[in-house]
Amino acid sequence: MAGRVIPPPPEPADKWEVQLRKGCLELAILAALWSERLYGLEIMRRLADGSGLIVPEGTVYPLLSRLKAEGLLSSEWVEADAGHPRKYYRLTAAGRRRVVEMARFWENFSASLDDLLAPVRKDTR
Amino acid sequence: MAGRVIPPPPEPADKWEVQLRKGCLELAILAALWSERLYGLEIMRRLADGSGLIVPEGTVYPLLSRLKAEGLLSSEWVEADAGHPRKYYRLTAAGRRRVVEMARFWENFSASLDDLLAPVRKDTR
DNA sequence: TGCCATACCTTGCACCGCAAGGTATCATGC
DNA sequence: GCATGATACCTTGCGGTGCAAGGTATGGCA
Repeated sequence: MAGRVIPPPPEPADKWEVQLRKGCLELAILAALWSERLYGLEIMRRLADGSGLIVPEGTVYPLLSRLKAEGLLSSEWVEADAGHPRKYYRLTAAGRRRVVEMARFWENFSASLDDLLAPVRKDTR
Repeated sequence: MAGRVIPPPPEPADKWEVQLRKGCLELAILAALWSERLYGLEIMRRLADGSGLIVPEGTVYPLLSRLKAEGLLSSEWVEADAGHPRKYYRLTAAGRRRVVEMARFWENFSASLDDLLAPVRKDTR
């Protein structure tokens, strides 16, 4: 087919949602790894099923690499019974510390924004 | 002076905070304008005093321009009793609609992240 | 006349999400 | 065998954005 599907007109309305996720994704992924090791696609499924956070591969893999390079994650290849081998990621000690730190920051931050939104909520109910 | 102050080594640890604010800033500013018109520096003070959101000028002014260009804000110059005239911003009808929309999205999003963080919170208490 | 405070704006860099496109491995059907 | 599809990981390039730094204009004050 020659004509492309027309890259859906980048509605400026939903761009802010993309921005909102920046930074949060890092937290989300680290949090998902809190209690067990997971591999790439598994993380994506976790976030999608558990929290409705749809994160494409092109986002997850570079992010995982970066987090590993920063020493927050370690990885190990594991042969699967069938199919492609999987690269499992787990939190390092520094990673665990960071999650706790970020969780605290998130708590403050989201509380602040909630305060700012209080008047809006009040008027729209 | 010749030697610059050494641009403080961009600690990778606090970069994520910068990222987290992306998108949220737009929401924060629109929310601050929910009940009254404000001018640039006033908005910054609001966010800083009310929510600890330190937002530099280089961020606020371009953002305000963008929001105006998108039709979410309108502006008017007002002579001050003293000093430089002020440019007051107020929400347009589209802006009000957008805030409500964003507030709803924010509520879902932050709830999802809170869920993800539940195990972390449980272990660190 | 300088100087500071208030107020607004612009430039340039660095960062990051993500669509698109790519590679490797195995199972299955013909 | 050989194509096909599923699973899994990775890379490139573009566009959007925060923000440090630097700049302009106005009025008060010593």
